[in-house]
Amino acid sequence: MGAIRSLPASELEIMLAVWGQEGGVTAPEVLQALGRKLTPSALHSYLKRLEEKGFLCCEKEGKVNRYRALIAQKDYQARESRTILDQLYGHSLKRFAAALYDGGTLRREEVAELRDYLDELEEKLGEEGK
Amino acid sequence: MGAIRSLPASELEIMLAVWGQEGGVTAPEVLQALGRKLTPSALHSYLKRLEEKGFLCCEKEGKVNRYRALIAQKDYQARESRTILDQLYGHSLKRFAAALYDGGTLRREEVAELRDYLDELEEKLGEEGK
DNA sequence: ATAAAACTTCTGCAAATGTAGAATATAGAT
DNA sequence: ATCTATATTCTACATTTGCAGAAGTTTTAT
Repeated sequence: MGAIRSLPASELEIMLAVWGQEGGVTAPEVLQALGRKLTPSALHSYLKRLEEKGFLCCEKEGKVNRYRALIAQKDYQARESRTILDQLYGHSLKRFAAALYDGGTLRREEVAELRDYLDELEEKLGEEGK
Repeated sequence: MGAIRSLPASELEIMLAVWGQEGGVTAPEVLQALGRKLTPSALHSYLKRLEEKGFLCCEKEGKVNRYRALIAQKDYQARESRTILDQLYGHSLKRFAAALYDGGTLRREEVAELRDYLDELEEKLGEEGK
């Protein structure tokens, strides 16, 4: 299977709406979940393209189509995060955090939260040894 | 001034080459810095578009054009990072790190490096009081 | 002065992205 | 059965992105 493609903003928006719902969604539901205006036909173009790209599958459920994610949000995120880190930050997570901090939008709780997480992580990585 | 736009991959590549060099660059230098093939004319299209978008300015220096960044790498990164975090990770830096870890590409040194940085940061944030 | 090389500009084009209109199908109400 | 509301499909189009050919300019070497 081909690698996971990077999605343009609009298509990602759609995927987030799909991921947000367990068990697949119908087009109207996506429209609902989306914060913005979009004609039903425009939405269908997106859904169709996402199918072509292997992100969704669609099956008729009586009258309506139900769309399901074929690529897990986690998998997409993991790949996307790594790409960004490599491209923009020379593979350094630290620089990513630093960029946020310099941007002035990093809040204290975020920092604390992340640090706790890293503590856990280091333990885990430690156990795996060498 | 308009907000900083998000650049497509190819244009970002060019900007990274420009940012990588102090004092501006010439087209041939960018070509050099780029790891891949690109005809000079294709490169010029990118440079032109980046000018239109307000990322670069160009001034004739004798025979050649010298391009300079108008938007600092830091500013671009800060904005881009925040956008990604907000869109994909519900504003949580921790989730970003977790996605990387789950993706299996997070190395131990990266974790350690980041943790040291956060320690510093917490001190700083602490001093600011309240 | 002239030819070769390097650089720039202009033009053009295919693919991808973002979106809508009109036509069609289907379900539910009367 | 018929109308109406809703969902779907088809087609179409403007804009953006990614790229290159050809033509013009300037520089440099001869």
